[in-house]
Amino acid sequence: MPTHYKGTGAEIEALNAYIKLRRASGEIEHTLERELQAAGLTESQFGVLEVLLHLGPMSQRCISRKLFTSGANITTILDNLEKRSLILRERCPTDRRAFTIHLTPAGRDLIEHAFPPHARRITELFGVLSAEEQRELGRLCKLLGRQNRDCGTGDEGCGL
Amino acid sequence: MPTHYKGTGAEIEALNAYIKLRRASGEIEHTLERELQAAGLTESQFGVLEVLLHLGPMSQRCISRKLFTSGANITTILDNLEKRSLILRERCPTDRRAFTIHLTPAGRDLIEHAFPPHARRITELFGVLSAEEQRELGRLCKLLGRQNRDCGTGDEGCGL
DNA sequence: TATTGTTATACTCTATAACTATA
DNA sequence: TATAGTTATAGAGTATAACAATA
Repeated sequence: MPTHYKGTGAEIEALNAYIKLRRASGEIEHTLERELQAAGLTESQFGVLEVLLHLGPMSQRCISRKLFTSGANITTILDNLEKRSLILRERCPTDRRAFTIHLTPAGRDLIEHAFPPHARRITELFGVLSAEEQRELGRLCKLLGRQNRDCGTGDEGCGL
Repeated sequence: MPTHYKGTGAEIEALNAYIKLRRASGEIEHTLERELQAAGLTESQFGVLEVLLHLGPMSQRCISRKLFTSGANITTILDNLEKRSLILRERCPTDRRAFTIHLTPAGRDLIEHAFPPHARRITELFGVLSAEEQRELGRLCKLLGRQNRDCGTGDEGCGL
């Protein structure tokens, strides 16, 4: 559905692209989130476990940078995961302000079983695009991201 | 940052495209959300007001279809908007189960002032892509959306 | 002084299901 | 019976700011 807004030509073009980007992203997210419910995980929780699985134990500060969210919010998410014994906090010996966050065996088991079907599902959904189209989509999205906004170290992002 | 997951070639390609799509969408959303705070609106609230502005008064059921969310959740969002006298519920004369949701003058004033800078900001952000690239991005995103999932009437989506 | 992480507060949104009133 | 919308419940996430402990 094209925009109903009457703006300049450039605005119409940009709004149409924006709507389609948001909708595609939202629909895929929604589909995947529904499927993660089977593992009893929200997307944020999945993100934390996945980072720990693929990048190894790390501090909360580091996780919050990877997931682009605040320290206070990571505390909440980690609290929820810790209640279920999926992660544990270990005092960092070299910096006693920090914790190193680890997967527990149960947490590792959960994410190791949850990740592969998730990856296969993404592959299936993106299968409507050719490999070439997927690369082009990635290139265009990359151009859109992080432009002239509060940039980090460049090392952010999930462990995928 | 490319994926750290070791899967098939097709999986790597799809995951990389997926990460970039999600990140671009998330960053743009986050940027716009921060800017909407100036108007005291969340994105959901903006979405409702924007639909009402561009498509006119409609039932809650209709709004929920446009915004891809449940009736119960729209009740919550409308409650919050109604508290601030930005919308009003009017009993539908022909179907007494339904309400027609209207913008109040204050709501119309708010969204009429909030929308143009929002549209300009989107145009600015998408300005890193040429018009041709924006169209291609839109085409690829459209292919990704709504594939073999619970489809609606085809009339869904925001009023943009 | 700056940083890591927690706590407190308050709100928005989501999902689900049971419910009322109307069609 | 089905639909429009509300209410109830419960939980997750967010933002922000103040705070403690450590660097």
